[in-house]
Amino acid sequence: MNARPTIYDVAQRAGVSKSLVSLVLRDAPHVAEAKREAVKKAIQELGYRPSRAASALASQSTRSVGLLIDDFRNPWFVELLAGVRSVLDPAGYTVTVADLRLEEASGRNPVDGFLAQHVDALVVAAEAPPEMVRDVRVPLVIAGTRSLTPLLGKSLDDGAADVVAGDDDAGGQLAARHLLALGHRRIAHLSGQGAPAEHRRRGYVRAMAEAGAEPLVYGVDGGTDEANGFRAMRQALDAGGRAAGGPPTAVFAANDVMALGAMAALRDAGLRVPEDVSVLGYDDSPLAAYGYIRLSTVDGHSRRLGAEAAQMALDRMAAPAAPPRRLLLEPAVVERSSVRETIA
Amino acid sequence: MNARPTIYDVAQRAGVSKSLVSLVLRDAPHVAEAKREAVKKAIQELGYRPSRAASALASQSTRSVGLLIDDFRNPWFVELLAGVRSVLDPAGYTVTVADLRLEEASGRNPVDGFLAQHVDALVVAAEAPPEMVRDVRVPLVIAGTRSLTPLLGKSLDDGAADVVAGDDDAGGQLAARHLLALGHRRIAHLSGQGAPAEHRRRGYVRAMAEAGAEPLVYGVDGGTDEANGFRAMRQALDAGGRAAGGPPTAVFAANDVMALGAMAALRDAGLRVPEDVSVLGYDDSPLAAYGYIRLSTVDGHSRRLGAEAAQMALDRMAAPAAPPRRLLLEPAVVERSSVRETIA
DNA sequence: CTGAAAGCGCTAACAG
DNA sequence: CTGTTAGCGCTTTCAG
Repeated sequence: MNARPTIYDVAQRAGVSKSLVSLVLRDAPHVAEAKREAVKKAIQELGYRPSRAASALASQSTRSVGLLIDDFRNPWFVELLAGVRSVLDPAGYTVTVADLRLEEASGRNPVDGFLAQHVDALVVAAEAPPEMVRDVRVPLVIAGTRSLTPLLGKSLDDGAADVVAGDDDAGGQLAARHLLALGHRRIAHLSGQGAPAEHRRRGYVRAMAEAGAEPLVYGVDGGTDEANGFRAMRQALDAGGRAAGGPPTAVFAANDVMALGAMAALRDAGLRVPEDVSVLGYDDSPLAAYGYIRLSTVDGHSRRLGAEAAQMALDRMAAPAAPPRRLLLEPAVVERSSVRETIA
Repeated sequence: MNARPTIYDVAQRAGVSKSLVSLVLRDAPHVAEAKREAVKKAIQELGYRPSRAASALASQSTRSVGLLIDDFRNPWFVELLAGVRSVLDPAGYTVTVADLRLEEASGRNPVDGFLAQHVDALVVAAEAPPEMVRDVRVPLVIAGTRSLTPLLGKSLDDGAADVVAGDDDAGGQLAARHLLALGHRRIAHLSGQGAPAEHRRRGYVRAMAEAGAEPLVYGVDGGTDEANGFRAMRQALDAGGRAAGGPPTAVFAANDVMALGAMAALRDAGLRVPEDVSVLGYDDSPLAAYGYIRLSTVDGHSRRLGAEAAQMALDRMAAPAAPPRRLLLEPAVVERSSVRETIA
């Protein structure tokens, strides 16, 4: 017998019917102990593994949810995923992860992939093109970005998606105010493309304006990656050198990897962090916590974000018609060693 | 019509038979252009997506392979995955990834999960317990670690697994010789648990012995993480302070994150890299390439590793009875800024 | 509590 | 080239 064993094989070997095997698999309540044991033994001996394909087909449910993230290279997703699993695992759901960047690179549509796989719900934690998530016929929750919200409101027929996101506007303000409170006035902001960066930038600009300080934004048209962090920092330095005020005494970067790029540029310029220039990141990614880096940063609570998103998915599966929910998480600054008071 | 559309719906709408729809889906050669268009149009209008579950069940194949990695937090896997996909995507295969650490944490067996999902092949790039991969009845390739090899030889009935790994022994030797050639003699090695670290350690010890230098190994009983890199570096420093020779002039860490921990310890001790102490990592992970870090490291060619592993999987699916293959990749050192000649 | 029977959506021979 | 016919392995009524 070389082929994969089926319930039939198990049933036969255990001397029971096929349905009984099905029952002990989903450990149903009223099954005679003896038979249950016999079935388990047969499963063991045969190396039987139930076929998900068959069960999905028969039950019209896979008890799985798809999680779409932006980019495996940005460790931000790790905590998000941990949060998602912390609520989905106990509920008996499986989660499968796909990386938008990678899927697009190979010309595929990850949402189609998930749907073909019969996921019972979808959590999108990436900036997916709206048409990609339009018309999915399973519960959809958008995690971590607010940009899709308005677009979705119109296009989803059967109720808009649930949304949980970090309040990036508030985070940007928080960051600027934090630096301002420490006495900094020449605070540069390193930004980039994409909705989260945009919100953070807006928050920063508002807080600077309120304090009567001049907003100094660089790198807006680049990526939110290390290279652009480096470039934008160099620009800030060059601009500061020519300007009356001198170089910035503090820098707020749109995320941690940009901050890391900025730190490299500062070191190359012979400037010390935080003695000469304070650097504040965003995301509280694992990067920021390394002892060699010790980056002060704004925590968007990605783990909690994941957990809330998962809970929303669960709730919606239970009550598809409930009104859509929106939740904004309040960011907080995490002090490490890259920020200090201005010495002026 | 709220339910998910099926081929029947598509066929009806396009005015053709179900089998014709099936044919255009797998774009078969001899189909009338008009009908093909009609079918495509119907698919579009209905938002039809083929059911993987049904097709898996009917065809006994999913055209998917499972990739088991160690830990999403270690960015090592990113390039590995890119390599895997670079050969599997064009071949029309889908790859699904699972993280061993996470699965074990929630008490699941990822291999069972993959098998239940009907993957057509399995690539294991993690130190999975041998019993976990015993008795999988699909093509199996072990990527990146040699430790499972001897165990598997015995336990797999239908031919052992294919294996492709970095030659960690050679890498350890290479690292030590590289530092030796730069004039270093007091070269500490920061190690940890697990097979790769063990091989790297062995290579290091051999090269040191051959050069008549004393092996200085620390951290063997800890993890291969940043914290242990930090701790082991501290121990090396303390030992060097008491010893006749003084502290090491160079450090070789079992991987990049340990090296990063070491760099933190060195800075805390007031030592500069590379002026006072050279630091060499292993893996050439994305971490090492950051401008702020610029870690010299040993490249295990993870992308190529992934590509080779995927090719082996493909080959074995095509020829299940072919003799098992083993491939060892030769590591190379990547020079960045954390290593220099000794000044002695 | 247990067994029989009917499909879930699709593929894979075939015969038209 | 097209339509028919069986299942794939499992869940789920529904009678015993």
